[in-house]
Amino acid sequence: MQSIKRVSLKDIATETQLSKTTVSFILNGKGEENNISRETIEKVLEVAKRLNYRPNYLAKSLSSGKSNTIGLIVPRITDTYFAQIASVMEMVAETKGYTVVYGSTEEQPEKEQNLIDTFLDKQVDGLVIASSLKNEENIRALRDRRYPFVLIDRYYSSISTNYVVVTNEQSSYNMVKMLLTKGYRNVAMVTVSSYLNLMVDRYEGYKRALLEEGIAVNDRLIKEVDLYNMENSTRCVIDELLLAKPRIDAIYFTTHDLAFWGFKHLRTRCIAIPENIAICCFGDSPYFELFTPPITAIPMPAKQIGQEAARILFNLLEQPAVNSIEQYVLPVEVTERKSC
Amino acid sequence: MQSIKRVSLKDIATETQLSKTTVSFILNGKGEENNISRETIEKVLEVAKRLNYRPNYLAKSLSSGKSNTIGLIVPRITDTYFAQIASVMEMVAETKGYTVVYGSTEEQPEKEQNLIDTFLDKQVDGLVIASSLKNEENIRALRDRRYPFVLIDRYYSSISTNYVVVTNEQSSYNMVKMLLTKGYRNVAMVTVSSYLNLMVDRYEGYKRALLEEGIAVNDRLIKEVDLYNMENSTRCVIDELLLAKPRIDAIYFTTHDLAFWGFKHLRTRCIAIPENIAICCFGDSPYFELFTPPITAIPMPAKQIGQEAARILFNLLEQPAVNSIEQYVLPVEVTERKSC
DNA sequence: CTGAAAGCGCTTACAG
DNA sequence: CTGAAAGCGCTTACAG
Repeated sequence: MQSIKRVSLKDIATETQLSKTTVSFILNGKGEENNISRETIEKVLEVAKRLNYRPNYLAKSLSSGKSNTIGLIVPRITDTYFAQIASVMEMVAETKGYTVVYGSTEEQPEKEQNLIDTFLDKQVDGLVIASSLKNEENIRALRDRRYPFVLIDRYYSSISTNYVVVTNEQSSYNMVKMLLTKGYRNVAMVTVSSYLNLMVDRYEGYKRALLEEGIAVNDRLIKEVDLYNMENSTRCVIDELLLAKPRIDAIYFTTHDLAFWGFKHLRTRCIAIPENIAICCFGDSPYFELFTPPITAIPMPAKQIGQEAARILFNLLEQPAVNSIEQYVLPVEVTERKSC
Repeated sequence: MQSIKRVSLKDIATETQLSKTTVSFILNGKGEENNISRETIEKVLEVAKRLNYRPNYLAKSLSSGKSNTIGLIVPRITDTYFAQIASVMEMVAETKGYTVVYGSTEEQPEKEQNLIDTFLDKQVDGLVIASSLKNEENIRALRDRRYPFVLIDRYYSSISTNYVVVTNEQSSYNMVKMLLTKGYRNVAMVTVSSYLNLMVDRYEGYKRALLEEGIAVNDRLIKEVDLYNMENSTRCVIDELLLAKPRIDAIYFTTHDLAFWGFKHLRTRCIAIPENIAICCFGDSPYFELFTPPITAIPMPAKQIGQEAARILFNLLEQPAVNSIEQYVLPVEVTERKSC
């Protein structure tokens, strides 16, 4: 594609009257350890610089078996949470001399698998995946092949892999507990399709808090939103909740998008928050602080997740021999604001 | 890295008793055009499937000279605007059989150039760049080498390249004109470091609107925020504006982040919006709609930008012969809400 | 101290 | 209808 022909190792070899081997050693900083003379080293370096030599990484990777690229697979790169993780991953990767390819799955297992396949075909060295959780078989296959990867945000309880997640059950419990302590009794929960085990965990926390307080879990107050049609689905679900008897006094949203759409709809329905209905959510957005009222939420430690995931992955890449599995569960806490 | 050895073309050749050439033709769908017999084709396909053959794209790329990868370089992938562009680019790329690598520059020209170099070394086929605009020389070099790339969001007026930007001057003018029409007279402008020509354009629009209305441009009402220290810098600048005489009655922010930090600070200063001071901004966020009051803003057509950029780039890649330069200036319009 | 040669896994012009 | 061979731009075990 580039019209100006790139200069190759061979060109430098010709120019310096040396072999490709010698040039390769020198350019890879292995001159000293191969006892190549100072003059030779300097000559090669000089010529490489003068000719503006840039190694072809495709060739390097093919012969070395390392692409120095890692892949990041997330549901949506447009979600600030995942974008932040991507950002951190990129920074860490840069310090290690890696670049990162990414792909969005839209929570669709086929897309997820396509991305995994493509990335493997491109010989990506390792993967960080926020799985749709409907791709168990393939993830298991990856693990069985001992391919280096780490799961983030979601994990398969049935597969023993590296992962970095948060305290979903406990923090969910804390959130609902807080609502109950403040006196709310009819606490609805709006969540997404329950095959995501992290959602199940958040539900379990909700349940535990209620039961501990002697409140029966009312299935009619638990609404599941369609992941692929969130805006409308949230609207419908909220309208249903508004008709519930006895009247609900709080809604706990299990993700920040749900809270966003929910807040929006409650507003158009002229529900006063928190006077009529209190709200809060798992996950956060920098913008929530500026809402009226500011939304009580559980911020996700995106940076930390990205950092840990990167750390684990690079450990794997740098010491493929080591066989330990790292499973991180990061604590997350409620940030109280004014919405409940 | 993978412990299970991948099966290669050669394995299939051995298994089927055919040459690598024949196998390669067939696997690339060139069986028919090379007059390879139906049986042979079917046999190869069957064996490839049975052995679960996956081509090594590194090798493919090295010999074909095409990596089927494009690179995206933006200031911050965490900015929803750029994340949306990234998302669209990815979708388009996928339909074309390409993957995308990305990198964030943090507006630093050195990082930008490092990313460009790395991506080129990795033989990326083309680039989409939201440049820091302090990298003129290198961008010019890219252009001179006839390397396929398209600039987004920002362009160099001094270099003739493909780009996709928005109507900065005109829309800025419209926004300020609207403020003036509503009766605001002392309109401050908060912007970022002015070497970004799109910021200059927005400033020009501001100026034109004022002058047209017979209002002199007051330099003290124009504040420049430090791009690398936005939060604090915005705070200082707002405090200065609050002391200005005559008192300002509106602030026009030239980006959505500035509006975010500005709104936040105005709130802590207990300034009523729009009663005490009206605000509005270039750029938008889905959350602005839910602020109290909702912020009047100019939404960026992120999707369209991504789509156009991708279209132009793939045209370049698919028809390298064509020499036309495409420069898109997408119109953007004010979305009136309640903040002014 | 340095080099010839094989190999990484593909593609493709050429030959028959 | 199919194959032998050169080539893409590197790395590296081996030899001297």
